[in-house]
Amino acid sequence: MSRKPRKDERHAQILEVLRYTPHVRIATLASRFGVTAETIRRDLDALSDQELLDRAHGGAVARPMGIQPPIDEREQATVDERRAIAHTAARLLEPGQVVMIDAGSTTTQLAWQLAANGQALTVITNSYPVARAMASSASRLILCPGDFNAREGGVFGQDTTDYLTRFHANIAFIGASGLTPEGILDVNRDAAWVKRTLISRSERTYLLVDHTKFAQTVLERVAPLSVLDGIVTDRAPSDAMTQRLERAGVAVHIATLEAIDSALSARASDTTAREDTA
Amino acid sequence: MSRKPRKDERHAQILEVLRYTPHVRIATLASRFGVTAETIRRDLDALSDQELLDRAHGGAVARPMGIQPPIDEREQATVDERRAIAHTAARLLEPGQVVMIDAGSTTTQLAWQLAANGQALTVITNSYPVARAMASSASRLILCPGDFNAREGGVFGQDTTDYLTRFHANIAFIGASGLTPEGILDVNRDAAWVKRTLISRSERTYLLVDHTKFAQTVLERVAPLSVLDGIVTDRAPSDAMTQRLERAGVAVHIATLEAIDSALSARASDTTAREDTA
DNA sequence: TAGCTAAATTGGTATTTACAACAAAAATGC
DNA sequence: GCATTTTTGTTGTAAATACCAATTTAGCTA
Repeated sequence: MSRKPRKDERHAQILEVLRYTPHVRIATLASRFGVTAETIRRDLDALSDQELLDRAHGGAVARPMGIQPPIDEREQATVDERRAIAHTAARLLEPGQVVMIDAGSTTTQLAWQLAANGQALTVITNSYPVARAMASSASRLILCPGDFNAREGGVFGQDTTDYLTRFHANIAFIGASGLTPEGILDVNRDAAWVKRTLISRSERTYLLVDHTKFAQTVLERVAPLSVLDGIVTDRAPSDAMTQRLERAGVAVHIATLEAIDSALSARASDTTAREDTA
Repeated sequence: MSRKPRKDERHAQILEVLRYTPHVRIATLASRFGVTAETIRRDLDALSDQELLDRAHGGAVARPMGIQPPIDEREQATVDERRAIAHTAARLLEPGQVVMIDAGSTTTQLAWQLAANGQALTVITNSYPVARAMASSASRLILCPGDFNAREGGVFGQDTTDYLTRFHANIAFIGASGLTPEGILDVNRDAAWVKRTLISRSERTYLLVDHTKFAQTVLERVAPLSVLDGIVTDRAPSDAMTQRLERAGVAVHIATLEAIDSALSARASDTTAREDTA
C-alpha cells in the first residue's frame, strides 16, 4: 500500500461532493481539481468498482442513501416484487387513517406508494427512509425516538417502544425476516420488540413479506400468526402454510407485477416493437 | 378536465422513477415508454423548467430532498468553508463526552468529521443526516421523536423538546440562519425552540455559522449572544460584531481551509521528517 | 367530417463523452 | 543514481447524446 495523497484525496472529495448533490459532471470535477477528464473518469471507475457511487454518462451519481450495507443480489432481484407488494398494501388504507409503519425495505416501498397516492394520513414510524419517502406528501409524520441503527435506518430500543405506546393506530404494516407456521420471525431483537409494540397498538396488522422470507427460520419469534389480520406477498405460500394462515384467520393478498403495471401505465406501448438495444 | 394522459402520465412516471433511483437515462425511459429519445428529452426539459428534477447529460437526476434547492456549482464553494468550520469545531470535543447536535448543513458536516475522527461519543440529535453521518462510528446515537420536516431532514415540535429535556450534555453544536448583535436568528420557529432546548440542556454551546450568515436578520430571535460559549466560523465578523461577541463572553474560532489541508497532509506523511507545510 | 393544434417522429448534423493505447511525468524502491 | 511502478496526460476513434427543423401523427373542436 502506497501513500498517494493525490488520488485518495480526490476520491474522498468526490464522495464528499456527492453527499450534497446527487450528481456531478466529469467536466466539473476536472476543472475543480485541475486535472484531465480522463483522470476523473478513472477515479469514478475506481470508486464505482468499490461500489461507493454509480456511474452515469458524463458524470456520477450518489448511491441511494436509504439502506446501504445490505444490498446483495437477492435484495436487488426482488425490488419489483416489493413494489408490487407495496402497491397492493397501499390499497388497504383509507384517507385520514392513522397508520404505523415498521422499518424495512418493503415498508419503505409502501411509504413511497402512499406518498404517491396523495392520501392524507397520520403516519407513525421508527424508520427514516419511511419518513423521507412520505415527506413530500400531505400526511403528518411522527417519528419515534430511540437508538439509531444505521443498518436498519431507524431507531430502536426502550425509548422507541415507550413512545409508541402513547399512540393508537387504525392499521400497522410490519416486515419480517422470516415467516413460518410458528409465526413471524426476525433477526433483530430490538426490531422484534418494536414490531410487537406496533402490533399491540393497532387495530389491524398486516405483514409485508416477499416469497424469499417463506420458511426462513431465524433468531427470534416476534409473534404467532394469529396476531395478523393479513399478509401481503408476491407468491402464494406452500399449501401447509396457507392452511395455517387460514386457520389463524389471516387473509392472504398476492401482489402481481401485472397489477401494478396495468394500474400505473394503463396504456404503455402499442404492438410496435421498438429496437431498444440496451 | 384535461384528457391528455400521454405526456402528463409520462411526466408523473418519470418523477416516480426518480424517487427510487437518483438517476435515469434517456435511453432507458425511451424504451420503457416506447417513445423516442427526443420525446423524453422534451419531457425532461419541461420537468426541469418546473424545477421538479435536474438535467444531466444523457438523463436526469432527482432533486435532493433534504437540503435546500440551490446546490449548484457556486454553492459548492461554501462546502469547503463548512468543512473547515466542522473540522475546527470537532477539536472542541473530547472522547466520551455527551454532545447534542442541531439539524443543519454545517452541523451535518461536523457529524462526518466526528465520525472520521473515530472518537467514541454519545450523540443526541434531531437530524437524520447527522445520525446517518455518525452511523458507522463508534458513537452511540440517540434520536429525538417529533414531527418530521423533510426540508430540514429532522424532527421538531413539542415532543422533540420534551424528549431533549431528559438529557444533559457536555456540549451542544447549533446552527442558525443569521447572526447579529441582537443574537442568534432562525427562519424556522420549531427549529428555534429545539435550539433553545439544546442550549438549556448543555454545559457549553457553540454556534457554527459561515460568513454568509453575518448580519442576516430573519424571522425569529433564538437567543441572545450571551448564551453562547463560542462561535466557529470561516471569516472574522465585523468589528462591531466582534466587540459585541467579546462583551458577551463568546470565544470566536476562525476556521481556515489551510488548517484542514495541512492537517490532512500531516496525517498523510507523518513518518517523514518535519517538512514545512505552508 | 374537416380542420386545427399539440405532440411525436424522423433525419441530419454538431457536440460531448467513452474507450483504449500510448507517452510523459512523478513517485517509489534498490 | 537508475530502474520500476504508479499515476496522469495525450491522442485518435467510436459511440452516445444534443440540437434543429421539417414532417407525420393523433387528439380535439366546431
